[in-house]
Amino acid sequence: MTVYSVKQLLLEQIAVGSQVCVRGWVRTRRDSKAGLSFVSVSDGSCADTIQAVVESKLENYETEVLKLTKDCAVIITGKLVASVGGSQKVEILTDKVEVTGFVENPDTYPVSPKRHTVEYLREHAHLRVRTNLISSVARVRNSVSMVIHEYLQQNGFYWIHTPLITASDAEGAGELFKVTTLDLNNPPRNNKGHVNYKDDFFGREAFLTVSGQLNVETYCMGLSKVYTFGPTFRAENSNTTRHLAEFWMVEPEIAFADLMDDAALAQGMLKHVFKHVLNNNSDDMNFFAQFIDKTVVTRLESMVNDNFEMITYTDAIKRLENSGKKFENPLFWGVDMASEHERFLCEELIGKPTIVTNYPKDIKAFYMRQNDDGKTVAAMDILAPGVGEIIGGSQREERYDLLVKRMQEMNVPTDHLDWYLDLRRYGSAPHAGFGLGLERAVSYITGVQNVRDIIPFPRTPNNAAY
RNA sequence: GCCUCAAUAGCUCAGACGGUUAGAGCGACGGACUGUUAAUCCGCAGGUCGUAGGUUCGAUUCCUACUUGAGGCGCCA
Repeated sequence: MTVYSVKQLLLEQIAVGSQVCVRGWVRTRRDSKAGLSFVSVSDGSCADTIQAVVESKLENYETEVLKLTKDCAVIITGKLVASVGGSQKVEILTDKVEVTGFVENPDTYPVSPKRHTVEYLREHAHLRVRTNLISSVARVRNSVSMVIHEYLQQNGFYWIHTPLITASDAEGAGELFKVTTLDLNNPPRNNKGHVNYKDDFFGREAFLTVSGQLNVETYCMGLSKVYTFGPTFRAENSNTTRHLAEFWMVEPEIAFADLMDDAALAQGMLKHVFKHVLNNNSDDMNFFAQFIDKTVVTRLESMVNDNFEMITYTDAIKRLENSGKKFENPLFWGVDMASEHERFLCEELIGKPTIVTNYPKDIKAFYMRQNDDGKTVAAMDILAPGVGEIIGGSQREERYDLLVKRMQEMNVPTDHLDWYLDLRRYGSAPHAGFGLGLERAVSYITGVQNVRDIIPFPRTPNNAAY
């Protein structure tokens, strides 16, 4: 007996009349006193279920089939037939139903066949993938991840596995989680009474990485086109719909490239991702359009066909000032735009993803390339309507003297970053890159507004239960 | 970290100016009906009203603290 996925069966590539087997979890059961039950089974291979028609003559009909409730695990064997009624094209005329696991106490089973709030599902994170919403998110997240790899690989990029543990604590991207094997109740101390990290595992203070960028720049200066794709950690007490303590980030880095090359790569990659999801996850996207946000599909379609808006920081400030809109936060050249500014700019004034370039140097990181005006750096942020910043990138400062000077101005200690400076001493080349927040991108694509519902097991302040 | 809001049945919510037996929808369960598919109809069960104090003759309702959750802001991806 050949086992098929629900997706294979529904694609109509299996001949009607074939004996088939499908394994999955019951979504709904409907009984007919005409002597049969309809059992819809999902196996996660697609958004749809396959309907098994179970006749009362089966020996375990009374004892088991009539007791099936949502998420009982079953193995169904039978004949694939054209559907007599209803919306589906094919169904299984069942010969055998094997129940591998019933659901204890269906009344209190957390995932009942009704609509649940995302907040409630989040508190049952180990079971929430059995809902239409979270399983569709999981499939889209997978698609996005794989197509990012595909796009970069096809364009000659190498995937570089940068370390998750780092000693560089000065990347300027936020608070770090400390990694230690010391006994926190009784740490070794030096003669000043401070904790002596020389006795720690790495012989120095170590942290979980906040970005693979600095490391991947080294491989960029030899492999030309590289990227990181992995988890990243920020120990910030951030409580928003778009922050996680552990999240996934894609960070391409390209050599002999400037900010415009960087922006073009980012845009090309995002558009490719959007197109792929529209083509390959149409069922999932239709589900989001129906239950989450009516505009998700049309929004992505227009994104694929239309270029992003590009605007300099200076022009963005001017447009915001001239808009006549009153803002809570101060607005003048030199401020780090508040989210209300970014939102108004890309949602109201422009109405599509917006690439803002050339920010004032004082609000950006030390490694960004200084522009000739002496005031700005070659940075870019890509703002998505509804989500905000999904990409942050820049051309890197490749000139040794200017980089050292900038680090001194910004009080960035150089002692753990000699290796980074070496890149500017030995065959330095202009280069640029960006970081794409995977959860934010998937949030934008699906319309699911909280990144805690995009990652299977979200880590946020006070939450690592699963 | 700051600000705001919320917590009542398995879930989503309503409610009481403080006063006998706290309601609905969905889900679960039982039944009727039906090639059904968010089925429909009827019925039944299910609640220490988040926790701890306080005010009061009386608190689920008012007050305080705490806990948990959510949203906004900041940090950023």
